[in-house]
Amino acid sequence: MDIGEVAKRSGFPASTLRYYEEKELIRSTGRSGLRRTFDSDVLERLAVIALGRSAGFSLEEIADMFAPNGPKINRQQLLSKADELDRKIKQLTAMREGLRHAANCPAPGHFECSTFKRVLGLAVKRQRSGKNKTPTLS
Amino acid sequence: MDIGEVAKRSGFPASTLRYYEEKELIRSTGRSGLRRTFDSDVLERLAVIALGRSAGFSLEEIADMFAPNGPKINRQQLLSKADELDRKIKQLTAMREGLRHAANCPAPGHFECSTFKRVLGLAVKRQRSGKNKTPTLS
DNA sequence: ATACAACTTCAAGTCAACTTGAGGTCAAGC
DNA sequence: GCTTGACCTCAAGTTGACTTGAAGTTGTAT
Repeated sequence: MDIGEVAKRSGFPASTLRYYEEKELIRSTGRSGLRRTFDSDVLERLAVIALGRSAGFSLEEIADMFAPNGPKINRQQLLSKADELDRKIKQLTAMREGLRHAANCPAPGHFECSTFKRVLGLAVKRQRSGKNKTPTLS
Repeated sequence: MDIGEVAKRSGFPASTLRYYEEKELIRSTGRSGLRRTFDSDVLERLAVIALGRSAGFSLEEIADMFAPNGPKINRQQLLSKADELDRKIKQLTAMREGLRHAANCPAPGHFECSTFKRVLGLAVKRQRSGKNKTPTLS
C-alpha cells in the first residue's frame, strides 16, 4: 500500500505517518520509486498507537512497548505497563461514576458534592512510590 | 494555605498552580499581601485535574467539566464526558489484556500475535461518527 | 507524450502545557 | 532592623507532537 491508502484506512494524515516513521514507531517495507510502500500490518500497529495516544501515553512510551529491547522481550515492562493501565482504568472508572453522579446531583457546585468527593478519594488513593509523573494528593 | 503548601500537598509545582489559576482551572481565595491564599478544597479540584490529565484530557476539556455554563449545569455535557470515558475505559481494558497476553506469548513479534490482534479489533471497533479526534481503523 | 495528482524531502511554523529567569516584594526569625 | 527565603509578575524559553510550505519527482490516466 502507498502512504495515501494507509492514511485513508488508518485515519492518520500522511504527514503524521511520515513523522511516525521518522520516530521509528512504524516502518515502511520499501520504496516504489520515491514512494514508501507499507505492509498492511502497519494498520494494526497504528491501531495500537491510536489506542495508546488516546490513553494519554506519549509516543516514546508507546515506542517502548513495541521495543524488542535486546534479544529478549521485556515481559516485565509489558506487565508493568499493564499494571499502569490497570490503575488508570480504576481512576477513570471512578471519574466516570463521579461525572454521572454530578450530572444528576442537585448540589449547586457539583464538584463539592460529598459523593463525588468520596469517589475521588478512592480514585486518587495514595499510589506514590518514588518519582511519579502525575501529581497526587497527600 | 499558601501556594507552597498546596504545591507540597498536591504534587504540582507552584509554577503550574499559577498557570492553572491564570487558565481559571483553580481559584485562589484571596491574597495575604502579595501572596495567594488557597482554600483547602483546591486540593480536590487538583485531584480531578490530575485524573483528567492522566486520562488524556486537555486542560480545556477539564475546564469544561468544571464550568457552570450559564445558570444551569450542563448535565448533558457531563454525561457525554462520562460516555467518552466509558469508551476509553473499554479501550484501555482491551489494551491491558493485550499487553498481558503479549507478555507471556511465545510469538516473537508479539504485536503480530493473533490473540492480541483480536483483542485490538474489539477495542478499535468502528466508532466513527462525524469528526472524531482519534484515528480509527476502517 | 503530457498532464497532474500524489508522492518526496527538509526546514520552519504552530499549539498546548508548562518551566525558567530576571527583577522585585514581603513576613518572620535572628 | 536586617537578612533570607518564599512568594510575586511578566516575558521568554522548552518540549512533544504534529502541520505547513516550498521546491522537486513520478506513477498513471488521457
